[in-house]
Amino acid sequence: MSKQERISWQAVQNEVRQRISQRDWKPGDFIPHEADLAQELGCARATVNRALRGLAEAGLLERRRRAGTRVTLNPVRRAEFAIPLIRAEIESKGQRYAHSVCLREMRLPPPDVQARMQVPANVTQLFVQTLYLANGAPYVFESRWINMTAIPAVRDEDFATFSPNEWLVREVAFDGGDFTFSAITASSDEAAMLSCRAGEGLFVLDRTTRHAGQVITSVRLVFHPGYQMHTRI
Amino acid sequence: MSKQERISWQAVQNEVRQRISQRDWKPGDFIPHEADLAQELGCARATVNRALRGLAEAGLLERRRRAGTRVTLNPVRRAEFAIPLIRAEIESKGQRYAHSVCLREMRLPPPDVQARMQVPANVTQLFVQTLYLANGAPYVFESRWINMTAIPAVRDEDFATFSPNEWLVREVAFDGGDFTFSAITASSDEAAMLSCRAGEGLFVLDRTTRHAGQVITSVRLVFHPGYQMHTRI
DNA sequence: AAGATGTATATGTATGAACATAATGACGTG
DNA sequence: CACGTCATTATGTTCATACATATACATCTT
Repeated sequence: MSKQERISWQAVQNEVRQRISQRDWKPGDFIPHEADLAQELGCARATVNRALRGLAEAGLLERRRRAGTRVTLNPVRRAEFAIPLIRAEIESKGQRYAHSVCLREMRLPPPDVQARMQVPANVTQLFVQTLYLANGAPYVFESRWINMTAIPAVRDEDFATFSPNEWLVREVAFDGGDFTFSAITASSDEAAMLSCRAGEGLFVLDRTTRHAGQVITSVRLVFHPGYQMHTRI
Repeated sequence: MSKQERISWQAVQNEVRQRISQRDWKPGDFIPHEADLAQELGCARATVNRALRGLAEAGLLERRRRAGTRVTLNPVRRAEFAIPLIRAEIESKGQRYAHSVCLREMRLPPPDVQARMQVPANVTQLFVQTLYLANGAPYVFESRWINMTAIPAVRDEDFATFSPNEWLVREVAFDGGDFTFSAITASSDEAAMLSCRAGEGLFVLDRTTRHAGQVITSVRLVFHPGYQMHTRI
């Protein structure tokens, strides 16, 4: 008697991945029930469940009670990317980090920002513009609105040691956000800030951050020319 | 005796989320062991494990054997975005989809593409340029290299009914890819294709798709001015 | 003091059993 | 035929138990 090999849920996942990849099970097909698979592969149903649940989370399978499990017809590929601190992003490239606050004042937000932040129309909010530098060269220019009602402690902060980005991450918990990626054509102001020519294409990230139902901050990051955001699946 | 309430793993997750959110457990803190939590909350350790595993996957907790579980110090926020078919993306906005193949020929890839695709230097590959239209207006311009060695069947395909994007998704399985997002300044060629002015900032997605260790295709998508990519967490 | 070895411990995984839940499909009623 | 009812069934969850595995920490060796 050879020693009984224990089947791990990862092994089950690989087996299922292979069968899908080799088109044994084609997109749209129902695959065998958990109980059948468990018996075939020689493991408990819970193990099969663990494996299939993971594949469903990854979007490769679709599962419905009573109906069964089928291979996703048009797998919507999902990519995931990390949103690091700007400091961490710069330092991870081995470059020297610095930031300087260009502007910090109370100001009435324009209507689009009011809407995004869900704040009343006649209340001023904190507006901060910051330039982040890598090895002394402009890296990204940040224009940020901060909800003073939600974060009163920010009133006494000058962001000299900690940038707005870093300060908020450290001080304020958040649980959700919207992200919009786009490209803009550099205006002369933006070109001046980033030391590039007006008219260059620049990568832009707009982000709105929430906590407990409130909008904490709304920020636009305009990156230096040639900036790339990378991810893989 | 009141009926015993069963504790679900979601309930455990919510409890833990709250304690983190309310800073009962601060970033960097160790949280109680699974066994202790299970006893405190009145459920099995497996249930706590299920809950904490999920939070660790979400990046909120860090777990290490023997060491224990701690609240992530600088939670790297991860956003996930879907990568739909171009047809689906256009039609989901209620617009009319169309595409037209501008160029289709065998060609020797430039060195950077050779490197990305991991193909020999002296072998020609299929090069296809396609314009995708929404309600008749240019939506995105695609320049694609297809690995003929990996996908010989593509030799007889003219991409009239199915665009390269759609054809490949339908015909070829894939299991990985690299994504690079950036912004470019429109050249006069690109401006002509997308009916915009030269010099406008354009959003660009470069993607390389793999299957079974081989690179299937490498593609650059140049989007129309004003295009936005959205996601939320 | 530096390095090798051993042990305790927290998380990770596997299992069988039981029950929960959703949803399909069959059946019966108006 | 339209519609509500109900049994069936596949996935979803909980539990107790057992064992696996990584690793922090103590202890022993040189």
